[in-house]
Amino acid sequence: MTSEKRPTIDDVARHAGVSKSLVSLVTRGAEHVSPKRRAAVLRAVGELGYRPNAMAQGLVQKRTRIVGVLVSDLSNPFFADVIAGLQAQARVEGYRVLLNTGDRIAEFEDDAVETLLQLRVDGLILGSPAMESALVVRASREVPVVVIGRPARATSVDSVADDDAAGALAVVQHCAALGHRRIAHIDGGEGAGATERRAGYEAAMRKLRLSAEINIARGAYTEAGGHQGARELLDQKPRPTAIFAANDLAAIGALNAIEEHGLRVPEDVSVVGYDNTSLAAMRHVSLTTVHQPKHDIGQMAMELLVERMEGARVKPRRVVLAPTLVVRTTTGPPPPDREKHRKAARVRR
Amino acid sequence: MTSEKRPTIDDVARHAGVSKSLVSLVTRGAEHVSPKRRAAVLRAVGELGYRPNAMAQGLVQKRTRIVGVLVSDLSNPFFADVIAGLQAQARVEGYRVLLNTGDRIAEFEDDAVETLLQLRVDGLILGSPAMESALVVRASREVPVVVIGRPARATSVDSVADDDAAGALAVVQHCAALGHRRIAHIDGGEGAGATERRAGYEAAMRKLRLSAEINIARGAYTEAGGHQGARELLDQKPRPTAIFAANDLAAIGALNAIEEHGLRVPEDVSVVGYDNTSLAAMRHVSLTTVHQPKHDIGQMAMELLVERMEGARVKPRRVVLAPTLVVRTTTGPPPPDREKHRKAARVRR
DNA sequence: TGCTAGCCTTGGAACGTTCCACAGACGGTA
DNA sequence: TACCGTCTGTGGAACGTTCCAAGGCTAGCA
Repeated sequence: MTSEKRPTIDDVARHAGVSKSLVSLVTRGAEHVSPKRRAAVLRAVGELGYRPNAMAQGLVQKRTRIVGVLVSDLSNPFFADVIAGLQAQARVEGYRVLLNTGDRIAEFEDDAVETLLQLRVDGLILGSPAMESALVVRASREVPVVVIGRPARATSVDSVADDDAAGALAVVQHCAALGHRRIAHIDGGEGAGATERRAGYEAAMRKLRLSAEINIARGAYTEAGGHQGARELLDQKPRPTAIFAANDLAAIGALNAIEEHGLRVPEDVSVVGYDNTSLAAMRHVSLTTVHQPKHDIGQMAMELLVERMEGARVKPRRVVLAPTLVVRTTTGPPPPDREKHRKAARVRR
Repeated sequence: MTSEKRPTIDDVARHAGVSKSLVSLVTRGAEHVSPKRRAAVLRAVGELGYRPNAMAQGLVQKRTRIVGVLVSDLSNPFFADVIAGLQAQARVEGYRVLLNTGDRIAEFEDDAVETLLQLRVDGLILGSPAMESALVVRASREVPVVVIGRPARATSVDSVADDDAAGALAVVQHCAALGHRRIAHIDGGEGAGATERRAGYEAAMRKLRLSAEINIARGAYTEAGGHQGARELLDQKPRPTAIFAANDLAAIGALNAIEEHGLRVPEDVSVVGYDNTSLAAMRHVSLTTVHQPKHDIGQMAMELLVERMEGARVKPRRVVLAPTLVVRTTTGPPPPDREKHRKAARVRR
């Protein structure tokens, strides 16, 4: 193992007998270089194992062709798909992607974004960030920013999200059509877009004249959050006959809680998730959920970002994608109504 | 929105009425700076929104305190846990982590590593890379490299992996103890460590005097890979009574294939995975699998890397962690033996 | 008063690129 | 011959930091 210093462009130039400017030209694939010298440079590059220093390049070019991507939760397969979409589009556009995560902890996310900004990425994509929106705005003063899955108030930020209100309405309508009335919601807590899904649920319930049945348990976009929310709901009397969780992960947590309670899905309780992740599609889960075009979301986010980075657009854009309900086997008609029993019980008290 | 250029250390110096050297000292938290000037600098930093340029820093310091991490597959929850471990340790040690993925495609992984190297990360962690091992070695000439989940031949590379042979043996023994003899394996194809798990399976079968029953279907570390491998196995006559998949994702694919075949788990076929990911733990999956200490693996990889990066160690280290079998509900006794029927069928032909 | 030893602070040289203006060679044209 | 344009190639100034050597100041001491 040779332990010399890493070769620089000067070493290559000397080795090939040309100026460093010419080496620079060749490595960047410029035309108007004589075949002879081009070959000499390329040979020197190979022999020395030269690799351009991206930091030095970035310093003088004032751009890196790197896009920083922050996702709130790597264990949510939702993001794996979004990232695949991002990456595919980045490759098309000639950008490189650098990922980072904050484990759903706002403070870590701040650090991650700070790291990316210090590296002078050309743009930033934030996937359902938990961080404060003031910080998002601050970041957007440095570089173009696209937020996924959470509406951006600021005019300096683009966003891509599905229509949470429409998704929630579809869920509630589906349950209502099956005969459910006590349709409860486990929300996403502080998570990105949780407010919108909760509001969508409430609006849908009102629309279907079920205002009196609005019932929200606090949860999180995690299995644990859904589990806890469901336990809270299942202890109620009468208990809800349908549970709409803020995302698939939470829905799975709810599924577990229901089973622990000795209840069956969907005979006793119906469950609906959100995102249509690979988890929901698993046969043994087979979760009714709301589909989002995850790959497209990633791709769209990257497209928006590129437009901004290359100055092709200044006006903010909010892309809203239409969600669709995917009915699987965790929803069904509610159990026979025990309304009377409940009333009787109440009187007895 | 102000559209001035980003402030540099010179701007801060001017604004605070000090030299840029002093600003540098303050931002890096040096001692021996008078409180008065420190305050002035800090105020200027805040007012201008100064953010040090990591590229310029890296250029002169010849180090970045950034660790590049490549994972082969973001949709495998295995890596989410490993990454969490990595990150936690990195925070302790004062390093930052930058993630990248190659979607299990060797060529994309090469690009990702190249990007990281051009950025001059201080070290590299490769999570189950699909790339050629010659390229891993080449990378290791530039910076310290730790490989996860795949044995590293080169002396310049550290590695962290579980003992695949021991894991495979535990699986085969478990199945055999339940009475299985036709224990088949769906391998991980070209994936990292697939060869070792396959070899481990074969060795275990031989050890249990089941050499004649060795039966390997080609798969991949994905749901699709497991699905396909299982279909191949289920079409055999007699079909295996137990299937050991190379990882949990593949096991889930197998589970689906079995169900599509109209067979029950574990009554007709037992299934075992590997990794004990969150997927396996889900109640509705409840997969018997081999546990790996994922968080510890990540942490250990980062520790090894830090040792190397800081020159505390030169000798290569191969850390091997002991896997443990987690028995859940996808394994059980084999169905009543139909050996005779099979023989009869054969004669009839 | 003069000297010394800290403490603070500073200017300028790196770091490895790209960019820019310019220079040399060559061929064609008047 | 003189001039021009085109094609290649070059030197040196950026880019924004840190590092290093050295300088100024203050206090303590003889």
